[in-house]
Amino acid sequence: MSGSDQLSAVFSALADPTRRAILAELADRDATVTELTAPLPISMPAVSRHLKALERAGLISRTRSGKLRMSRIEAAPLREAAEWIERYRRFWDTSLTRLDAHLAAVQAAGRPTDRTAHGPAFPDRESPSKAHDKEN
Amino acid sequence: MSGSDQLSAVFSALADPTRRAILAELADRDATVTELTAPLPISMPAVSRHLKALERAGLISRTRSGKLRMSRIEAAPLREAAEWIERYRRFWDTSLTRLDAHLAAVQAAGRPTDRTAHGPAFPDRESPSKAHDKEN
DNA sequence: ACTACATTTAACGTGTTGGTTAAGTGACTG
DNA sequence: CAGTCACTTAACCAACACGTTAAATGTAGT
Repeated sequence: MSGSDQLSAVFSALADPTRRAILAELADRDATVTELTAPLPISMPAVSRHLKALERAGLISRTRSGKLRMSRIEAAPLREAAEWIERYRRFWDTSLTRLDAHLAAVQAAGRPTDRTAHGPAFPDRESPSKAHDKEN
Repeated sequence: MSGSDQLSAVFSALADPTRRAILAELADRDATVTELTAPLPISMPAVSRHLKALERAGLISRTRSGKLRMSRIEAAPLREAAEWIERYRRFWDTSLTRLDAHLAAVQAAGRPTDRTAHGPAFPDRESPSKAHDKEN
């Protein structure tokens, strides 16, 4: 998992189909480890560790109720993830075609990259450790 | 990477900050491997393999122009990812509070899970290999 | 206290990831 | 055709992910 930041932990958690299935289950209702394990093709310890990963990513919280341990979805971190991806919407959203065309023209003046469409509002520069000092 | 499906590949690709930085760079402009490597604290082979991962996830495409190899963002798969996450919006979007409250009441009738809010439209059951046959 | 149940932790095997350096490949350039 | 530039591939390593089974922990009931 290279990056240990929040966003990396979230995307990393979502990268596993079992964990996505667990989240889907928890979106429906809070559940115990046993309940979550039942429909899955893996052992309970395995599920337990998936839950730990989800918890580490902040995607679930857990409370002890007697000898049961309930998991509850905490989707706040998904907001960050959604916002990150949202910055790239212009690359797939056709409703932005008109805008794209205009901005492509603007950008084309600067360089001959040309793809008939391409926005200008570039996403955040998220430098991984070393600074992004392009344009040098 | 446990899951080898499209969504898993995409989330897995996004889980690495270096790859997110590369995508941010490519959102701005198409670039060669050398250009992408410049601002990063890692070797060119390492970048080359990050690009391979991004390509495998369908997030970039590459074309050879003479001895240069241009990478271009192909954000279509991000749409899927965004849509997947979008299904959980009700868990963080406060503008859905009113709706949540109502639906929580509806749901509360069925079970005593109760969290003052919780939607009913549960996300897709994405069964990881074994079927999700809850309610048994 | 003894037992049962729910869950976690430990120990282990195995595959993958992400980085490195060194060697290969393909396309242009003198 | 030799050299150089722009990469990619190979070989290697350390760390981690994900699964297993077996043992430990914590809570409840008898």
